[in-house]
Amino acid sequence: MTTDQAVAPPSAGLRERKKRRTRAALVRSALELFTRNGYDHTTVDEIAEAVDVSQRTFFRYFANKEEVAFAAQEATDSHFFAALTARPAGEAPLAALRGAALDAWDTIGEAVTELVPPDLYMRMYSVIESTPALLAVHLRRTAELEERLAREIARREGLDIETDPRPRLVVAAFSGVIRVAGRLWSEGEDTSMEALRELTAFHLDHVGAALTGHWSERQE
Amino acid sequence: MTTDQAVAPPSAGLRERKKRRTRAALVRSALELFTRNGYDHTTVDEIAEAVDVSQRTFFRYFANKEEVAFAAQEATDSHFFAALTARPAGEAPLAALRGAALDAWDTIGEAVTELVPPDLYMRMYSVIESTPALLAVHLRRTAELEERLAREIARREGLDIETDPRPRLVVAAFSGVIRVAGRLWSEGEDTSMEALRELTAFHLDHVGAALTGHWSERQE
DNA sequence: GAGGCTAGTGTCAGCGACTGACAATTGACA
DNA sequence: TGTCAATTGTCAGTCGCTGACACTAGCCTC
Repeated sequence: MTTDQAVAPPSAGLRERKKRRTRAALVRSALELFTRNGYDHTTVDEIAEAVDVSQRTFFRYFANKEEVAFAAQEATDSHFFAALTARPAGEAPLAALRGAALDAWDTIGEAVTELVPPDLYMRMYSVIESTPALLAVHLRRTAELEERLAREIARREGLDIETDPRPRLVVAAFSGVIRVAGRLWSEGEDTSMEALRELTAFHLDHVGAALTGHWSERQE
Repeated sequence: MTTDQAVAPPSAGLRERKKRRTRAALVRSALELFTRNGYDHTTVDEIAEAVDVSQRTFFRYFANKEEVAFAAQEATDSHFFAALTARPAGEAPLAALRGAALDAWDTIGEAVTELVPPDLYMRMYSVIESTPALLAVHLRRTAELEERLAREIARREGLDIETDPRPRLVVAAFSGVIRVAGRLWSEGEDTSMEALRELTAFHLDHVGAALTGHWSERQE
């Protein structure tokens, strides 16, 4: 088994299909157990047993227990990145990021559904935010995505990311905002996709103002 | 043993002093081993043995292996937070954060030295940034600090953090910038405190411009 | 300053995440 | 059909971490 968790070429050999099925089954069982019993109270043995493979096989598909928890996020991350590369070249950096985020929310459902039911994805998001070990990994993964985004922004603007700090700066500010929105969403009542989309748009529209000057009565 | 890792009341009983010495010795030995051999290649047994206590005792001082790695950061974090609360009330949010960051760099040396030699602190920072498991925890800790900062900003401005997103927004953008600066520093040649201070100031002065409009020749 | 109290430590047993090694199975392909 | 290589299971072992229990050593009282 190599690094072939990418999209599925229609069918390929029996071996390939079997591997994909096993992997998908592991992801689904894992997320179900995580959301039902909690991440910490789920052992790798349980996950493996639910799919009827050995623990050793589990670790041949996933480097560690955390990795299976992020299998679905992985899909949406690359979805968002792709949305950015698809934005018109003329757009300003922050506008492009904003556009990509909103585009992504519109089409993310399909991208996820192939792997797990959407509601499972949603519930898993809450588990991640409320499990310290997973939250930590989530933040690291986000940082890695940010790096890719910054490089893409630099490319769009024809800048050298090693010498010009601005690409990383916008991305850092941008995703700080995204995180705030995501957190409010996962803590709030309305856990629908639409709610998340709206929260994101709303907060992005207020960064500029929030960064300058005083807030009390006067300015802004 | 309770939660008494705070500052040292001059001497207290023998018991107290002994505990503090053990704790400090564990931190120092741990950081030395981490920076010399790497975090992953250092076992808790080795750390405990270096201080001549049992592994079980190590885990009575630190909840886990990660915690000892962040003992020094803990000191600087609260140092920075204190610097923020000391800023004049009239200052605008971003200005106060900027001021606190620069104030903190000026006096952070002393705060750290009591625990470990400064160069060990510096080298440990690099280890954290380059060790995935530690980087993840670092980011989570940072997120927690951000939450405290946001609450303090809200307090200064007399806002309700539950309903007004702006405190979290500035802090998110602000610390995104800090992180970019910190990373460039830990990757760069000049690993001095001054270099970090300068990088921080420089980047903070450029967020505003970076967030608005296009960058190429034209505007800005 | 002897004796009791209790905080702090060591030892031991055990769980769960993870890994290397090796043998058994099973697609793939000539 | 037989060979080759990819997948998998089994086993043994390391490391992080925890509960239980016994022991030691400061501390405090009489």
